Amino acid sequence: MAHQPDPVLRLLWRHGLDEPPAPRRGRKQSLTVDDVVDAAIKIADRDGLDALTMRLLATELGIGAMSLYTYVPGRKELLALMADQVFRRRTLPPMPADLRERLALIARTHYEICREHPWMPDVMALQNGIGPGVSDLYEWQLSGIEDIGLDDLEMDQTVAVLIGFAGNIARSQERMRQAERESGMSEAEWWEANAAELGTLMAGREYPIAARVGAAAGTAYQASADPSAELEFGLARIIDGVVAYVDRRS
Amino acid sequence: MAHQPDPVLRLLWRHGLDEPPAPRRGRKQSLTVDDVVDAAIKIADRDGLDALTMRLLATELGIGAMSLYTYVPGRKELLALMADQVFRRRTLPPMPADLRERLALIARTHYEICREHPWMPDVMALQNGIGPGVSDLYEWQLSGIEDIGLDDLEMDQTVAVLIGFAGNIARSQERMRQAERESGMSEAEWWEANAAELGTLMAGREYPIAARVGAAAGTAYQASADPSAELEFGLARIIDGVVAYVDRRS
DNA sequence: CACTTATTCCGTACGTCGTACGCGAAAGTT
DNA sequence: AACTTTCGCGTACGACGTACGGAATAAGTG
Repeated sequence: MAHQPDPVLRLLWRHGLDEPPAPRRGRKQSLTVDDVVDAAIKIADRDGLDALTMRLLATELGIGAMSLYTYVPGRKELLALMADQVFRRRTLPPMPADLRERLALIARTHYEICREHPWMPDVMALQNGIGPGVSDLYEWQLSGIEDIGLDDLEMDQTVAVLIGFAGNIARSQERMRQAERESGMSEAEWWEANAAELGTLMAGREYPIAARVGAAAGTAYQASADPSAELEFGLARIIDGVVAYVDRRS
Repeated sequence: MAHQPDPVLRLLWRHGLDEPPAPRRGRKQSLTVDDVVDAAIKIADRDGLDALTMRLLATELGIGAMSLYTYVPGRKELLALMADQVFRRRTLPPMPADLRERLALIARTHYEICREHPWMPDVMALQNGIGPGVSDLYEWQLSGIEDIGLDDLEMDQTVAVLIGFAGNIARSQERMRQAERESGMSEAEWWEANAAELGTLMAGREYPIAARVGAAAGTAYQASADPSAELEFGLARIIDGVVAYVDRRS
C-alpha cells in the first residue's frame, strides 16, 4: 500500500477550501483553527516556545486541554500552523528595482519576522509542512532574484543564505535577551561576576585575539541602540558576493 | 550582594585545574565527568538530542539516574559540556596561506563538526558557557582572518557569518534525514503521496517560480552523492563578498 | 415531536521527562 | 574504631503531550 497524504496539509490550506462537503451534523465548534493558532502565537511571542503548552493554550482560550485536539492534531502540527499563519498574515512589499535592495529586503523582512516572533527560527528548524504562507513568502523571495542570471538551484541557495543569515542574527539576539531574563543579570554583569573566576581557570592558556575581539563584540552588541545594525556588515558581504557573481556571468 | 560566579565554568575548565585543594575524604566517584560527557555525545550522535535522557544516559553508564547529578548539575549544563568537549577533542588544522582557503576552512571545519554531531547546531543555539573548547576554536577561527584589514567587530561578524552558514546547511540536511527516519518515506515518496492532494488544495493559487525552483532544489539535494557540495555556492558567495571588502580597503 | 447519528467537549489517566530529597554505603581522617 | 564527608541512588513530585471514553450538543430522519 502506498503512503497516505499528510493530514496537516488540509489544515494548512484550510482557507480556500470551498466549504467541506457538509458533514454538518454534530456539535458546533466554539472556536476556529485561526483562533487557536493566533492565541498560540500570542503566547509564544510573550513567553517563549517552551511556555506554550497545550494546557496553557487551552486555558487562555477558555476551553479544556483536550478540546484543543479537535482543532489541531498535536503540538508539532500547531507549530507548523503558527509559522504559516505568521507568513500568511504578513503583507509583502513590492520588490524594488535595484538588485541590491531586493536582496537586502529579502533578508530584512525575514529578520523583522523573526524579531516579532522570536520562536520563528526554532520552529523553522523543525519539519514543517508546505502551507500557503511559506509558499507565498518563498515565491515572493524568489521573485526578487529571478531573471538575473542565476539557475534554479542557485536561486534556492541564494534565498537560503539570505534568510539563514537573518534568522541566525535574530536568534542570537533572542538568546541573549532570554539569558538576561532567566539569569536576571545583563551580559556586562555576568562578566563582572565571572571575570575573576574565568581568569584563574584559564591560567596558562592565552587567547590574545579572542579576548580582544570578544570584548569588542560584547560591548558593541550591548551598546547598540538599534539591534538591526548587527545585520549590516554580514548582509553587505553576502550581497556583494551575490552581485559580483551575477555581474560576472552577464 | 553581587552575583555569584557561574558554577558551570569550573566544570568546563576542569582540566588544567591543578588538583583541587584536596577534599579527599568520602566515597570515590566511579566515573569521570569526561566519561559521562563522552557517553552523552555517543547517545546524541546515535539517536538524537531528544533521545538523550538522563535516565538512558545513566543506564548506559551503568549507574543510577540520580548519580548523574554528582557529575553534572543538570541537563542544560551537560549539553554545554558536550559541545565544548567536541570542540576540545578536535585537532584544528593549520591555517593556509591563501585567505580564500582560510575562510573556506573555517566554514568547512564547522560543517564537518556539525555533520559528525548533528545535535551541534541545536545545542549552539542555547546559552552555553565559555569553555576551553569554544575558546580554542574561536581563537583559531579568528587567527584565520587577522591582519587582513578587518576591525575587531568585523572579525567577529565574519566568523559568525561563516559558521552560521555552515551550521544552517548541516542542520537542514539533518532535518531532512530525520524526517525520512521518522516518517519512513523519502522526500520523493512524500511528494508522490501528496502531489495530488496538494494540487487540489492549492487550486487557484499559482506559484510559478517556487514550483520550478523547489522542484529543482528537491531533486538536486536528493540526487547529490556528496552532501557537502551543498555548501559550495553559498560559501563561494560569502567568501567573494568578504575578500572584495578586504581588497577594497587595502 | 422523538430518535438516530455525527461531532465536539473534556475529565481522567498513562507514560515520560528533569530533578529535589533524604538515607544508606563507602572512603578518608583522627 | 569512631567520625566526617562524599557518593550512589530509590522514591517521589510536578509538568508535559496526549490516548481514551463518556457526556453534551446539533443536525438529519421518522
